[in-house]
Amino acid sequence: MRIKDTEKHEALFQAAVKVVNEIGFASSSVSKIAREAGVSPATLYTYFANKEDLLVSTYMKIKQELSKEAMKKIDDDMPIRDCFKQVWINYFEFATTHRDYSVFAEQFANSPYNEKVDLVQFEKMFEPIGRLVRRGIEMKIIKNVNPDVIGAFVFYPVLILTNPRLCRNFKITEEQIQASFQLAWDAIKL
Amino acid sequence: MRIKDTEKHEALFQAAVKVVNEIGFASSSVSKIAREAGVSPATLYTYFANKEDLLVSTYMKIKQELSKEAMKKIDDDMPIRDCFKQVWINYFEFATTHRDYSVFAEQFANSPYNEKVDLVQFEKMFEPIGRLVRRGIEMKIIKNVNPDVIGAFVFYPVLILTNPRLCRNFKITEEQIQASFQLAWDAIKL
Amino acid sequence: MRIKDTEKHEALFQAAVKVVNEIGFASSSVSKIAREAGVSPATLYTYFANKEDLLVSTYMKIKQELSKEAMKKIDDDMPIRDCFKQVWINYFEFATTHRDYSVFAEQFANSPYNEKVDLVQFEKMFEPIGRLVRRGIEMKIIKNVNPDVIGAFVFYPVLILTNPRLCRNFKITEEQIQASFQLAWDAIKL
Amino acid sequence: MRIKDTEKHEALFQAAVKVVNEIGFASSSVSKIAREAGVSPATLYTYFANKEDLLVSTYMKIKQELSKEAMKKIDDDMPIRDCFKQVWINYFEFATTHRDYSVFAEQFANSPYNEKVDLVQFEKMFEPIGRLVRRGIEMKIIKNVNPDVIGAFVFYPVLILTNPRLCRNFKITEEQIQASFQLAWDAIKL
DNA sequence: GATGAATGAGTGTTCATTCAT
DNA sequence: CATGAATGAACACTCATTCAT
Repeated sequence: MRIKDTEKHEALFQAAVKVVNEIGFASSSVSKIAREAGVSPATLYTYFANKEDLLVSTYMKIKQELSKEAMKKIDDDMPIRDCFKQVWINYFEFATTHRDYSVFAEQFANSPYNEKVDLVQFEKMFEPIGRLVRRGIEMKIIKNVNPDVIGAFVFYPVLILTNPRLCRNFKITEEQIQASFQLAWDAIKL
Repeated sequence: MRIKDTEKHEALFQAAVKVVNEIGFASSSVSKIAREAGVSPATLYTYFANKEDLLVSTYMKIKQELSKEAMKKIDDDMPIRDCFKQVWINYFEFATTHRDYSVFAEQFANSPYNEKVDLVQFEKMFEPIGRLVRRGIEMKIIKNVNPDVIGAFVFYPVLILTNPRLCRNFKITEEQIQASFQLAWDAIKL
Repeated sequence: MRIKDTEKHEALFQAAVKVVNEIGFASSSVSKIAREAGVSPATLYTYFANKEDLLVSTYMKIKQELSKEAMKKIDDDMPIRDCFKQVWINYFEFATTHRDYSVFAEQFANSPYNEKVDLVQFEKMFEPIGRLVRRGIEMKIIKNVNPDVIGAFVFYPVLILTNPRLCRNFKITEEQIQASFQLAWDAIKL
Repeated sequence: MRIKDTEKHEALFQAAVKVVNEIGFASSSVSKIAREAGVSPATLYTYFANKEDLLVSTYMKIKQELSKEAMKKIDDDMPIRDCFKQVWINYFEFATTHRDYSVFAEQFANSPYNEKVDLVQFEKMFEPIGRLVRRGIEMKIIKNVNPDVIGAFVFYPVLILTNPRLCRNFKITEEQIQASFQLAWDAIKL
């Protein structure tokens, strides 16, 4: 028997991202994604149970990668603010260098498929950031607000800033990134 | 010749919003929207050129309404901060009381249809807010950053906070709203 | 608007019967039936809710027609035996002249779709025959057995006799029909 | 070369019967049957030439078994009527204890695959019963009619009576069986 | 001998849109 | 002005079968 091809598995992930980026979530079909990956639509079904599985898996993979990247260069004995800044910069860079991932993730999150994600697994991925927030609150460095609020004012704006469709005038420069983080930090710092 | 029935026109808008809310952007079809509006699919085509026209028009109508609501209770001789707060609260309330509009708008904005909106008309709608931002900058009350950045840190977070799918733990109370605005204002104030 | 075409409705019934006869129940597909009827597969769905609806409706139509034919030339003051004979002959003739209907009905009845038929409606159609059986039992002319048993020994054999695939040597002649009815009658008469 | 695994061969027969019983002839697929048998679809093709071969072989196996069971406890010097009764009871019991075989056989017989059975082999299996019929006719104990007619009035009704889908009110009891055989015998006896 | 991967052709069904009325 | 009928094209998915290992 032929061995299951991890290259094809990966190719299908990439194809899903690419197709959704190019023609949008709503117009993306299993056959278009399969064609993009260079396999038959039927073959796709040996790697994924169905369309939902393909899309949810792709989303989880993106989030997984993001959550890993977000914690890069973080050291527990760095000051809280520096930790936040590093995470924010990591997030910003991830969103900039993987525009396609962000586009996919946003479209996915605003679709009914979003309800199919495993919340437990999801929250486990972002647990380190949650811990960081809680630490900041305990140390009276950041405001004592619901973590969802922190997310909304610190991380979500990154998605907006790095989205050229939404921020048509904003040009990404080192200076702008620094200035923008200042807003994020001012929002949450005590 | 009778004038085209504005009731049906309106019914189709409402139906589009409702259907997209209930089954998602991708599953929404012209015939389902027509059925929801109580008209034949063919009739829809006497009010809208095609599906794209229906969706884009609905989106613009929502944004139009939002931009009108956003400037409610604003007086030019109110202090800048109070203006911002009122706009922010207006926006928050609009997003809360019209969850269906927000859901539609988010799905629309994250779809390729978004590229079909008339940018000139769009920016004209939000011109008053732009003017407010510029005034705040000139008066050295808010930071001198790109208006897109202001939007990203002040207004977009509202979309997140009012979206129960994204903020599962955040419960909307008067207290929480006040606390959240504090973050928004701290982010941008000089 | 175009008016719903009863000819097409009828054509789809006939096409379903024909296709099932020619290639069998299992191989019959919606598109093949539509093609046979001379319409697009999509059009089929304006006349029937789905494949199941098409097949069940066709089956019910056949049974309806059969149940009507079965009671032809029956008069309440004919002797019981003559009534039975007439019904039996009617049934035999129906099965012979509408071989295609019988083939469809047999394949349908041996498929899982059979469970979708409305039993109430079904039993109403064959109520006159049930009444005849009960009358014969009351009058001590036929054996007092479960009506299902009467059906199994009187009417079901007709399906076998008229099926050339199952009765390869049996040739249908007036004489054979008379002789066969004798067996049916001997089975049930007291 | 190892001999082909007869266990797997047998498992595939059983799986075919089971799957057809559970989901119907039309929905039964080679891979589902293979999965049920615990082998790969590819393996199935080392035991059977193709789907048709699998189904036809399974059918023949069932008929083979039935024809063997039918002649159990038969002795050439038993009276004709007792022979018939024993065969009939055997058949009845086979159909009752192997409902799954009967369901498979009925669906198969009403499908186009039925035309693929080897008629010579088939008739050889049921030759003993044919001989019994001919003997009864010669001895002027049963009516001189086409053997197909005997089959239609004596044996096929068993399939009906033992099919709970067709005989919803008939409950199988020793008494009912005896009464039913009476009908069968009355039908054919001179 | 045994297997899961692979696929072209097909499944039932819905789509956006047009057409005749 | 309004409509349901009509459809080619597409949808997600499964099929029987073959192939490389």
